[in-house]
Amino acid sequence: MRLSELSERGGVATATIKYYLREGLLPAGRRVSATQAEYGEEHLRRLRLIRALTQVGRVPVATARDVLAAIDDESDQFERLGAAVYALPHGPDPDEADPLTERASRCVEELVAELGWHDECASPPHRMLVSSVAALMRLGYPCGPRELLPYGRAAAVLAETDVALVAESFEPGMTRIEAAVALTVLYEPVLLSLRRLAHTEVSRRRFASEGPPSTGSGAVPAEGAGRGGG
Amino acid sequence: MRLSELSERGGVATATIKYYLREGLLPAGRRVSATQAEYGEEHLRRLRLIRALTQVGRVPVATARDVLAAIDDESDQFERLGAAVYALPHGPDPDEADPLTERASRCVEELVAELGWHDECASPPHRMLVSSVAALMRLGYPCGPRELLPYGRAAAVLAETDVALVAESFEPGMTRIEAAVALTVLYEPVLLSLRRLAHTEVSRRRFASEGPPSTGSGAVPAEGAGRGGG
DNA sequence: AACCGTTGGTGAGTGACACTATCCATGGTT
DNA sequence: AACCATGGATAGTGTCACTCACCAACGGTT
Repeated sequence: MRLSELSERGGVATATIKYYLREGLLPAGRRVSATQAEYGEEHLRRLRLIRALTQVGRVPVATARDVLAAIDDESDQFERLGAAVYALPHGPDPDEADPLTERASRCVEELVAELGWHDECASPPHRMLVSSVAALMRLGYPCGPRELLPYGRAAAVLAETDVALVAESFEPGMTRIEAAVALTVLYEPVLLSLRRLAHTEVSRRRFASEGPPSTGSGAVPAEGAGRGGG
Repeated sequence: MRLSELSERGGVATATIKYYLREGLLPAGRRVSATQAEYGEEHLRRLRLIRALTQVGRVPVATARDVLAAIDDESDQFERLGAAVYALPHGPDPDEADPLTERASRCVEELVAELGWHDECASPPHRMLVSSVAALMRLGYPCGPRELLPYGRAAAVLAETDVALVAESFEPGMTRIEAAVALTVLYEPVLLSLRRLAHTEVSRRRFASEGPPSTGSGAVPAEGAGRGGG
């Protein structure tokens, strides 16, 4: 197919596709003449992956390029998956000068030990965790191993199902790496939105029985909470 | 304290604080003269919350203003919490024209029913969930109720601990709303990083036993995966 | 072979965002 | 009165993710 068809089928403006081509997110089409190129189904698939990563996964374009480059890499499967996931955005690095970072770091180590994990404390996810915990500590919110443990256990359960899903649904090779990265990134908003939904559900249940607010108009007060938001 | 001290204690440039004041994220200090203002501990606390929301929670400044405005609102507790959480970023709205959105929507409804939740399908988290599921479907990745259910259950467990934590640690009132919002936002990167850490851990365990990669240099291949990333 | 609408590639421009640098009029201090 | 830091307002900066304008070449038609 030609660029315009790729644009139409992918739902992305041709100018944007050209931009992705230039930035190296999308491999060039097969040049059929000096001014025309032929794109295949794999280009469409890649284009959709780019859109999913950037629009839904909120991955910056430059980062997406690095992630996709890691997927396409020639090296070992584990290397590629690690490189791709490590290239994902992970927020600001912890501030080494801050004593809270030290406290957060010890807290995270304790948690990881309790979960029986063996992680590299220089890994991006580890540093992301440390800076998040440090931020919570700075605000005085509870975030010791006691509070973190349910999160760690939930993460372990989900990772188990994720890995099983990838292992049973995809052959080892490029599609498996791609699937692992896509599922890592695209299930993140799923998890976050489900947690927010569950917050509403749980607080509705809990506070409806504890006593409705002073408005007293309805028996299920939290259900309508924030209707005006959006 | 004066602006310069607020800047130093909060670790934020004075120019940035002035920007937050202008944008209405931070309430003005008590004017002590035409060219001087006095800031209190509550300003420092608010400043730290702003930084946590924007730096760690990746909340845009304009959105943070809306969230903080909802926290400060005079209305009912449930209204405020709902409004604040609903003001949080939640990605692009689902594309109504896309037939996949319809499929995703039904899938989400099925999941929600199975979990026994009563949610409003126009809520931002619900729409965020639908568009994420639609993106997964578009790429052909499995995301039916079967795959989503473990995520929903994990979310329910976490929401339960979150709400219990907020309810037992904070008095009803402004600090409780603030805590609920802060914990909603700031535990998100915690959860995401733990999941990524768990992915590494689980795949290390699983693939180490299934057979190490061709490099054959170590017994624990995945641990070093992507060391070069970052 | 001339015509002309379409295509692919390039470079510059746009708007949003989150600051940041500059300017200026105080105002307390000396 | 001289001085310099402070607070406030305005305009500028760098980044990001596109988006526009343009141009030469292609290729089907006449």
